Amino acid sequence: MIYVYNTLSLKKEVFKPITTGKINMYVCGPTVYNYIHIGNARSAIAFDTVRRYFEYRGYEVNYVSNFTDVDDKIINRAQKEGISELAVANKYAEAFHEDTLPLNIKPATIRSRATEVIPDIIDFVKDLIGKGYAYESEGDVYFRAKKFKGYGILAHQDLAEMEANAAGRLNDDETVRKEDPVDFAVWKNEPREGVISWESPWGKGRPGWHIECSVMAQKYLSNTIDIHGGGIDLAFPHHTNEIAQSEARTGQKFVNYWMHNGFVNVNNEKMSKSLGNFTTLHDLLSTYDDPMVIRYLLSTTQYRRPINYENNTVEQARLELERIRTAYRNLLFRLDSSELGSDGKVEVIIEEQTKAFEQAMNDDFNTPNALAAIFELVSLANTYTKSNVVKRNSIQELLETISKLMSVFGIDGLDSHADLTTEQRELLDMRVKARQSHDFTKSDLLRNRLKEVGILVEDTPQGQRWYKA
RNA sequence: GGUAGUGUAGCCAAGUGGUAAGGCAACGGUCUGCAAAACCGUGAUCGCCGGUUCGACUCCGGUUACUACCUCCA
Repeated sequence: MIYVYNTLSLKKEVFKPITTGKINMYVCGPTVYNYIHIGNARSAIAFDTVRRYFEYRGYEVNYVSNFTDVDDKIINRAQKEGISELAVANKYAEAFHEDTLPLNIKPATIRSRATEVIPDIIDFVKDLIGKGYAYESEGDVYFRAKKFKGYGILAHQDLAEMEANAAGRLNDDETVRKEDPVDFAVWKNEPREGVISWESPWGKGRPGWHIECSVMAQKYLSNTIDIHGGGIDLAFPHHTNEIAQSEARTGQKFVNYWMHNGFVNVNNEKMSKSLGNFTTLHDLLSTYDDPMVIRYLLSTTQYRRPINYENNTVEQARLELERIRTAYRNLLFRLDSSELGSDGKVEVIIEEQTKAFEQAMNDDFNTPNALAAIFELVSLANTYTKSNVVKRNSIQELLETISKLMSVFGIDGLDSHADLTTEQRELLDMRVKARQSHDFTKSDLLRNRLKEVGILVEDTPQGQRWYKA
């Protein structure tokens, strides 16, 4: 049984999909007006891991996500740079793919852009108006928040409290067009020339921020979906408004399980684009050549808890991941010197730890605990590879298990072996010969030389072991 | 002010009503021609106070610190 923490109930609940064996999940994607930062990456990685674990457990996952490619920030950026909104969106949508690819984040089953579903959005808004949940006002269309029973329950906010709290801030020009300050825009009037807009029954305009997700979830998944994910800051107002719109339109429950990931903090303060204290994934990847380390780092904390990001956190993660990689590499090396057959005891521990891994993941995707199970296998691997006699099947099963479990975290490429150049190959051969004739001076020189060409060698009872630096 | 959450060894991070997983770093040792890798060993009484209990870090009350949300934000 898999337990999922539901923001709606603030509890871990037994996960039951609507359709046996299938999962429909929707995860909010980025607004493509800039490179994504580590916080955005965390969200993408967290839900990719959720997806991968479901798939590991045999579920078929339908993963839908969006790019918000039309909104104020994009329009501002486009105007500032003197290019079209589309050009801005294209640039950063492409960057998103480029940056997330090395992190081994699986592409969404469907990734749609807001601008691709404009007709659906217009239909949706028309419906809301037809049902009395929305009204037109000077070209804008607003949702009557108070008409929707239970508005705000996801954020556990009392509507009256919210109104009181927000009173001092609600003096923007939108407010005058609203029947009630708590109403939110589902369609925005756009009178300006040269700014992206679409014809609609309410004149030229563009979608409100929240509407695209409601539309896509319904269009590409169904009226009721299993899981909806995003950063915790989206619980209000974004997801709150999605619930209101979607349920107002369909009369059905929108989402069974609301999952929200915690933030990445910098010096214990939220990393955000508006605070300017962010590190973009783009920069991080270009200064740090090992994307799997980033992925690892973001797996060391349970997804709902905050992660504090500092300079040395990446380095520490690198060292930790290195332990797993080394064990994997050393297992591979022992394959050649292994005997046929199985050890028996090794298999027992593998089974135990696989179970421990699954138990941890079943518990609301407790990746730190799952990782602990992997480290138990690493310890096993390290002690086992020290044995004089090792069995081939056991080594192989260790390799397969570690690899399989790590890939739930999206961490592949544990084996840094790769093709050698002729020079590297020759140097390695020469060193083997030097050692055979006990010419340690020469062998040490060759070891240094190899290091210079990117190959690290180690000597073991089974001979010379090497790997790429 | 309201809401949600967090405070566990130098660092990261789990966990449970019965005397604290795992990892990194550090130190000592083993192995090694040297090295590397690995292995073995060494560390915390769980923000603070009080209560419940045979017993709490784990439950309850209070307190304090930090963070986030309360209509830009993953």
